[in-house]
Amino acid sequence: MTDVVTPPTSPVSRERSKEIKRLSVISAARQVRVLSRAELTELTGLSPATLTPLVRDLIAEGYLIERGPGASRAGRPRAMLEFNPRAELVAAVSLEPSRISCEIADSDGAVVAHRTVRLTGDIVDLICTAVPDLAGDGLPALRGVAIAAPGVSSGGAVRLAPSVGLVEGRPIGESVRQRLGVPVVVDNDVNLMAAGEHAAGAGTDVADLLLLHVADGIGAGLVLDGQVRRGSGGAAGEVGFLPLDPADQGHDGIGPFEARWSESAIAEKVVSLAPGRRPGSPVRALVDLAAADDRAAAYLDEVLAAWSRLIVSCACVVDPGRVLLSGAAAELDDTAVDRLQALVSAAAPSPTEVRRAVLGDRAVLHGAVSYALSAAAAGLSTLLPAP
Amino acid sequence: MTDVVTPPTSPVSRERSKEIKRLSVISAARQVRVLSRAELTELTGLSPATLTPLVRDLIAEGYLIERGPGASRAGRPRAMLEFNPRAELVAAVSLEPSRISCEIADSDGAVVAHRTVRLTGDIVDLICTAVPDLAGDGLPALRGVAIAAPGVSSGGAVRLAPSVGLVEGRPIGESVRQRLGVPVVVDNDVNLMAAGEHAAGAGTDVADLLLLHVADGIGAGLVLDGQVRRGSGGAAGEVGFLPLDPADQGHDGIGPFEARWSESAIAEKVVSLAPGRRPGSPVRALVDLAAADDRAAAYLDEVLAAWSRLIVSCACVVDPGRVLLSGAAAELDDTAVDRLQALVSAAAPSPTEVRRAVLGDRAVLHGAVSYALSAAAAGLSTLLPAP
DNA sequence: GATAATTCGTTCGCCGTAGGAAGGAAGTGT
DNA sequence: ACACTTCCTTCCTACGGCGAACGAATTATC
Repeated sequence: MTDVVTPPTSPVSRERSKEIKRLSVISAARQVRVLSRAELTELTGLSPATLTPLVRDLIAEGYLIERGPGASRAGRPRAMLEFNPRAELVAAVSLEPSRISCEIADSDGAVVAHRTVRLTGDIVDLICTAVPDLAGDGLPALRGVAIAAPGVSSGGAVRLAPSVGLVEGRPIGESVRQRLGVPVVVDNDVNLMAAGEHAAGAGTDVADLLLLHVADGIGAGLVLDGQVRRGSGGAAGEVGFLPLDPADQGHDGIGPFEARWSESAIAEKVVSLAPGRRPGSPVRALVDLAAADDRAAAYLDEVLAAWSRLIVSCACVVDPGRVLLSGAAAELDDTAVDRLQALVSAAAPSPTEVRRAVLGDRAVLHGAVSYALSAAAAGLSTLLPAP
Repeated sequence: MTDVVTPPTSPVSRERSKEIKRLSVISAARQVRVLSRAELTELTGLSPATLTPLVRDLIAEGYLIERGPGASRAGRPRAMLEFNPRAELVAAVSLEPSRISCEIADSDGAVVAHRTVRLTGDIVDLICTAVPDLAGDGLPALRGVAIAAPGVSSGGAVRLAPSVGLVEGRPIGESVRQRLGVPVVVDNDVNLMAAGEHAAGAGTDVADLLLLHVADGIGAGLVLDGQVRRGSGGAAGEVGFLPLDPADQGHDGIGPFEARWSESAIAEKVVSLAPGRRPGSPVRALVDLAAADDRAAAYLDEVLAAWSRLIVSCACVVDPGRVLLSGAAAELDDTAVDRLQALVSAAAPSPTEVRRAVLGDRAVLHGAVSYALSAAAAGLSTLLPAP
């Protein structure tokens, strides 16, 4: 947010307020899906007289579709308007080690088109050709692009915030924004997952949540007051570095906690408990194993205890109220989650609910949708004077 | 924030936009203190024509005071306007075990009047008579009341968020608001300190910070993106409960970490190192002692190591970028702070600056001022459509 | 020292928008 | 069929933002 020259535009210029009204209506419609003009006056507070031309415009632009008359107890039936999710498209680009996957989704998070491209040449070029190509006719409806950089879960080169920042700072994000002309957000995938679960998953009913993603590393995405919080250096959620046990040691960009309790660390142990090929889902394998094997059960207890201390730590610092288990942690079965919950409740200073994330792979996509849609509205936040 | 019936007022009604402009100007003036109308056009983006009547109003209301002409290189000299801090007063009420202290401050945080009252009868009555009484003529300028409930630092009955919530929920805050007719914020004192340091202390230049307050308990106040974050249950910053060492055990509402590393725990140890009366400032005493006594030096090392792990834990979860030492932790001398900084830098996943808080006792007051002033502007946040 | 140049602030007036009021539209109840 | 209710639209007015012209107060220049 390098305040370049801060174009000193009036806080309440005409276009501004018009834009605000538009967004009020659109966001109300997006939530309610099918509604009448009368409901819009209630929801937005705008007068019917103001709404008439506004709605007309929105219908013309395809945001709203006029449907037949709705039910009415008495009087003229309300002419129903349906929100058209296809009116707003977003692109979600996921950077992976050797390829990028690119999806176009409507504002429901329904995938309209997707493609995977091998990583050759310039990333920016790749994105800037793939996205318009995929969007096709829908390109004018594109509202934003969200780029998920491999964060914690990669375990590879691009790992800590500073290096993600390298991608985030100007190079990719700003270049793509300039070439496509829409807002672009670059963030690590765990943050996007957290945003996704908040927008469309297991966190729609709360304003705060923490998504704990266990993979080769361990990372968390933090939503506070409805917004993803990245911290000052973008390193919020680097919970793999928590110093929860003096005995544990991290190394080479691997935090002390995740060195011992990440999916890969667990996988090794599972192999030693049940020799054979490294299982694809070591945590699930461990849960299964624990049913019959005492040593596995004991180790599972250890894992749960460790994870619970991690969760409690987060609860102490930010009190998210709800913790979502993602990645390998989502492989726990109900009883294991219950036990984890019990451990957390016993030690956390405030009620903290532990449950599994529900979106799985689609979390990043939904997060991207949510980012891109709110990025469109973000221009407005300039409106409020700084306290 | 019980959304009562959501008064469906238009997002961009005329009065609203007028109010926004007013606040834009006021907030610009508050920051710059002395400025001309020309500077206001630059800062707010409003046209000179719009400003003329607005400034006239503000002068009439006492927000701005016309001063003589300012310097000018060429052309007509700018007529300077000075922001009048007395135009906005706030009350800061601090609840203590057996009394309440009440201060009226202007928006600079300068105390205009103060009084301490023994806690007799109904708290709400007490506050609602003391505040108007203290404010006197200035009552119409009262913009808000901030009530600091003894949080972590009390070590007594009112300790965890739920119990503070008891005070916070309806009883006190809402009653006072209704009787005085101004916004009221109730929060624990550590949060207020964090807000104060952010607004007027060692954190004015950053958007994120964590204030670590060591007293009988250990608590933290968290500012992220310029706002105090309380978490879902108001228990954010309960870092005394961090499970950083399996050996430590909490009890009776005392967290495991603070049981061992709080000011009172340190005081005991200091007494055992240098028999005598319990020192008033045990940490300072320890620092002094460590200069000459090897055992004290070793123990100081332990304390610093423990605190550093606490700070690192916070850095992992929220990455505040800056940590302010408050309460007993602010008694460390420069070399001790430097060593703490080194320990933190070695283990934190992102750069984290450790320094002492600067406001001391006045932090709560400044926090109250900042709360009350932003509460006045808070009505505006309704303006933006939810994403 | 007069005149030009420059910068500030204000007044005027146009335009666009918000929203009140009234009226038409399209149903339900009696 | 008639009143009644509710919804939506059109007309109209009032008001606020801001462009433009103007007056004010100083410095630079000849």
